[in-house]
Amino acid sequence: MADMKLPTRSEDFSEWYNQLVLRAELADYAPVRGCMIVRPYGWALWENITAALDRRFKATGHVNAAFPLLIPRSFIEKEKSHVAGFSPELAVVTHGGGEKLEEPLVIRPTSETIIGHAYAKWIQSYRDLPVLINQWNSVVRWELRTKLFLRTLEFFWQEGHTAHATAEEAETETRQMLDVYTDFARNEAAIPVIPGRKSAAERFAGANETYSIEAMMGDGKALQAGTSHNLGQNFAKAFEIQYLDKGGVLQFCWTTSWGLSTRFVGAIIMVHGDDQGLILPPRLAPYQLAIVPIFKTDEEKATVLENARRLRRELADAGVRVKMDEREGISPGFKFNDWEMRGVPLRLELGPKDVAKGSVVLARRDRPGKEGKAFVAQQGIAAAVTEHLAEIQQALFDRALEFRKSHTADAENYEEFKKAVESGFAFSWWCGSGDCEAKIKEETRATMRCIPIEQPGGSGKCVYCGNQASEKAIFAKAY
RNA sequence: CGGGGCGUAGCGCAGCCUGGUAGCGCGCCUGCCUUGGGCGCAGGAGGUCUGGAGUUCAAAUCUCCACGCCCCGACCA
Repeated sequence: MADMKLPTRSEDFSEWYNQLVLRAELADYAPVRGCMIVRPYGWALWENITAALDRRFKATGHVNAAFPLLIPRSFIEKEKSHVAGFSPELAVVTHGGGEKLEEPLVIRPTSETIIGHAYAKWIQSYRDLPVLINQWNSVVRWELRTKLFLRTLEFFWQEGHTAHATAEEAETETRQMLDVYTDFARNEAAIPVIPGRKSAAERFAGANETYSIEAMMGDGKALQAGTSHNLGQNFAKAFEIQYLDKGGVLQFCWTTSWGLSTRFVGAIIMVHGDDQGLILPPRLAPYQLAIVPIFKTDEEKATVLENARRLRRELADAGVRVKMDEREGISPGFKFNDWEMRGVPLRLELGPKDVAKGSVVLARRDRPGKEGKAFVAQQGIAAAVTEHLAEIQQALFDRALEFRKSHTADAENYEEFKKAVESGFAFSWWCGSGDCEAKIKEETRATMRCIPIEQPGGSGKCVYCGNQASEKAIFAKAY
């Protein structure tokens, strides 16, 4: 750690991100290019994400299972747009047990095919439907350009795969999971995402319709933070997932898939972080509060630590995730900076003066310096902390929403549009033509992020071609 | 895959141009001292200079060939 300070976000956002991930000990580079070691602090954050999502999946009737890592290559080839989309980024196993394999095996880039194969065996009757399965796993996609959490060769995620009797049911499921992701992002991660529909060009390989939640990062760029696909009958037909309906007629199922990955950790970093480091939303933070004891003499140490431990227990009993920093030989000032860099939402400082007064200092991570510090009585500390955490959670959301709003322009013409996508989102009328979309991308490097579910109504002129348009879309440079 | 940058101690770098067998800061270890915003002092450990081949009496340094990583583009959760 030659340099104690991070690069600032304004001077080099990318470098700020890279260094922060390493310094906060979220992740490290692996020996293989593009692969990532998720360190305990990063994994703890991911575990809180998975717990919050898994709760929601179970609450909407889904169950977990585990499908294999290796897939026969022929499976990938069964759905033609799927193979076209994924072929360039497949890792293929050609040898096993020292022998060349008869048929190469693909390391799953996603599991629609192998799950489709299983569903074809399991589903016979309308009575077997719907099938609502999720799995937590990792997948491999041979990406050309990688970045910790945002795009790694192997990434961790969940992939939900469901099969339904009707098109309507599948669409309802697809939209329900989009809502689940939206709710999770907003209420757990304090990220004001925009749920919407993807254009044909941005659609998942093999989907009829792709929905996503889009978030704005601290540099104004967009990040797709979760996706939900309506696969229609494409995979059902490729894998012969069929059932007999009530009338005894053989029908193809309607399937969906939806996923959210460790990329979301990157979103949390880039949405909330500041020049001091991470700011983690309290509901997901591995540690919600760090206690820094302060003392000089041995007597002070004894009383302060005794008091600090009592507070820790009280807070832990109230359900607060507490980290007690008892590291020796490190100054309090160092610890303050350290926990700020690591994004702990609340810090509790406790010195001899506080012990004498029966109070503590609470410092809010989202308000740097003295402004964020307050003396709080030890009496009723748990309630005070819980309240502070809730306030911080809300403040982070409000701030992110304000940032997004102030970096989003309702661009009416192409000049405004070009200016808007330099620093944020353009929300503009779009005729829906792939040509306009492609030309915009070519000329501005901004892509169609989504057509938000929430529309102003009415109609306007396409920001590129000027033709009549009935929907407005978000365009932005994206990760 | 195109363009750029870089591989020297755990991390960040200097040394290379002009060959002479390796240094600085941080971190780490020990001791003392300190602790309310990134303490200080003293002592110490730690390096096949990415790999290979070549030139030379002599290569971190010059030449060639590999490999790896990072950044910027095209592709993507």
